[in-house]
Amino acid sequence: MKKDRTVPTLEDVAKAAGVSTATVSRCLNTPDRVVKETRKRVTDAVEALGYTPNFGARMMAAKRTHTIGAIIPTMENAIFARGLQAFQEELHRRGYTLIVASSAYQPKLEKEQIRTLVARGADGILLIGHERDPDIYSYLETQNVPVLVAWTYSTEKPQISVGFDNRLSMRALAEEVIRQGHRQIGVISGESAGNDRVSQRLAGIQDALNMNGLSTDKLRVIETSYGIDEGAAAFDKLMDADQQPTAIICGNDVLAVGAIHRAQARGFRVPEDISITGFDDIELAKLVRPALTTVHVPHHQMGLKAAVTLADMVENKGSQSSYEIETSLAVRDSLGPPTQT
Amino acid sequence: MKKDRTVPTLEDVAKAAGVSTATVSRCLNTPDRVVKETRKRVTDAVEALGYTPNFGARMMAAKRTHTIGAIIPTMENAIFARGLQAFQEELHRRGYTLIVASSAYQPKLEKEQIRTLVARGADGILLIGHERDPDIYSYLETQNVPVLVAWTYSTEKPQISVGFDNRLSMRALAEEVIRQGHRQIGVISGESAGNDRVSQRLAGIQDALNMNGLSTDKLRVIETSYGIDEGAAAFDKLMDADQQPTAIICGNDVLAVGAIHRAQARGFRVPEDISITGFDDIELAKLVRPALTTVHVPHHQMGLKAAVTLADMVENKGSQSSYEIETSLAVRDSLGPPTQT
DNA sequence: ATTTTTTATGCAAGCGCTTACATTTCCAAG
DNA sequence: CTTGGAAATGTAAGCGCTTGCATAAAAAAT
Repeated sequence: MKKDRTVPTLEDVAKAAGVSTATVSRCLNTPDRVVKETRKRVTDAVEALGYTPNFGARMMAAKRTHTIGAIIPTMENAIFARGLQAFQEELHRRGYTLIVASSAYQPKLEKEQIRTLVARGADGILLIGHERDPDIYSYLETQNVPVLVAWTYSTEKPQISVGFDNRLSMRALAEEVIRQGHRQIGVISGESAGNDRVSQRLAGIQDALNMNGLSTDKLRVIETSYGIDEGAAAFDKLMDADQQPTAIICGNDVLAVGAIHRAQARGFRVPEDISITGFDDIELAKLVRPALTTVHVPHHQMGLKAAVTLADMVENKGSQSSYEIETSLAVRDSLGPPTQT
Repeated sequence: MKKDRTVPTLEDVAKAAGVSTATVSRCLNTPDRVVKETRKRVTDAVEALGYTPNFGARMMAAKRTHTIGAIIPTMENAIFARGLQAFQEELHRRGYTLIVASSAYQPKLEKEQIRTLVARGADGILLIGHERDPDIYSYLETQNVPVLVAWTYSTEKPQISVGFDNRLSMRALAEEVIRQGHRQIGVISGESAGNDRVSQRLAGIQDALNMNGLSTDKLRVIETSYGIDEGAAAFDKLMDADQQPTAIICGNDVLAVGAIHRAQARGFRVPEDISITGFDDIELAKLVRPALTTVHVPHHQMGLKAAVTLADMVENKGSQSSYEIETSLAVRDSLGPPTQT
């Protein structure tokens, strides 16, 4: 049963402090425009009544919310956690509140979430990856809400991005795999539909093949949703095919870990019998046995830079531009040369 | 440069559709109270203008936001991810939006976040653990915002909770450790200050000791913040002390994994030389070698139940009550009998 | 055809806050 | 003392939406 105890308003505070609502408002927002003694009376009243300004009213009157929205595909795995944490910390430092929503990799849900965030008055929005219904971008433009795209980097898209070049990063990894002598390569990828990061990574693998004069025909690609179990299942599919690969490149660490796990369960030695690589370098990568060879992404740095950039965009500080985060190869134990047979 | 293209309002839509604002509003909120033909005109206008209702205005006028806020200690590790995902999914199903904020284990920040969420009109709030400044609870009561406490269960506290009994769960684990023959037991715990879940778990270990007629004196406890590296560091402290333990009970899986990793790096065999246990049963637990013996917490179920309960609380559906989630022991490989010396 | 009932729509009053502008107060200088 | 101007405070007009009530239109009953 909701008690009908009424929530105190600005006016209540004003009355309690014996001043006008304008003064109270000023106390809260521009304290130096109010004489010290009055201020004290007001803050006391605020304290006594347990007053919290009503955000909706404030938003209406002031047109700024100091809120940034972020929509990530999932909270379930660690991929976004670290970067987002840094993002949020930096925003907080700058006086912004972060609202996070997850779209579960569903474009439709994402669209809905974006509208929700805008309606909630997000001053700016962080999105993962470029690829989505163009309507969304035009909508955001209509609404006058700046967008920053992260976890990917491209100067060709109209949106500003802070992230890394998925294609190049993956190409570097793939080249290393090839350099080690692998010719039969399997790929466990995320779903490429509507996900430019995934398709970029795929393209990167093909680039590496092409550059080494290898045909991309023998490349067996399994697309699956992200997850440990999915990685394991994809591993099975790959290994139960006619031509067993000697190396498997995975779209991310989570898939790779799943694959390694399954490989070991089935008695394969990694990397002697089968090499497996990941992407992201989440904490887990160092911890599995064998430690995962993967692409290291400086998530913290990315989150930080994204926060700075987006805040500046919101605050209209000159024109921001895209920023590329450099990845590096984390060469560990899960990749080795193929055993001759 | 922000273009001054103005964002369309309800009134613009009304004008475009040739109806009153009231009708537009009804179209959006109670479509069946508007005749089909009018509705079409309105929805078309909404579409054409790219209209999104202003949340602040709505909140002011309607006093309901269909928003639930959740404050978790951290997004950085997987402990809360799974449960929260389930929580959010169920809420979404019921037409609520979830706003997540993380407090980084800082009570002060948490307090601030709570105020922010309330100001933003959260209809209800999810908090982790009971222990916090009582002011917060009375504030929430003043504001008429229902709170649900999760990740812990207690019928003794005034707040409704959905979670598990940390003390009992940990006791069960500790008993198993003792049963295996361990007498020198080390503990790597989270920081117990202001964190009832941590202190409950600690108490659970002592209970187990007491019940088996063992003194709690020899129990060496290291408190540290959660993290892989922290777990590793704590392991060092424990093992470099005079009396080396034969088993280490960790406050959560993350700490345990860190400890295992360090143990192995230092040449200890787990569990032959040293047993290590965790708590939570995050995905990682199955994947490390040796697989972690830990307490399995059905996070998904907990998130789901929390969502249902909190939504009902918000909607005033009778009086909700606390709900206990049953944990179970996940006995795997990181715990074994001590080797005789 | 008229009256009653039902259904669809419009009118307008707020919701709690910010802020431009008006007013009062204070203090220094004349 | 005045007086002028700066500083502090007050007044009141919205911000965009929902909703109770009034009104109009349509349907049903007489």
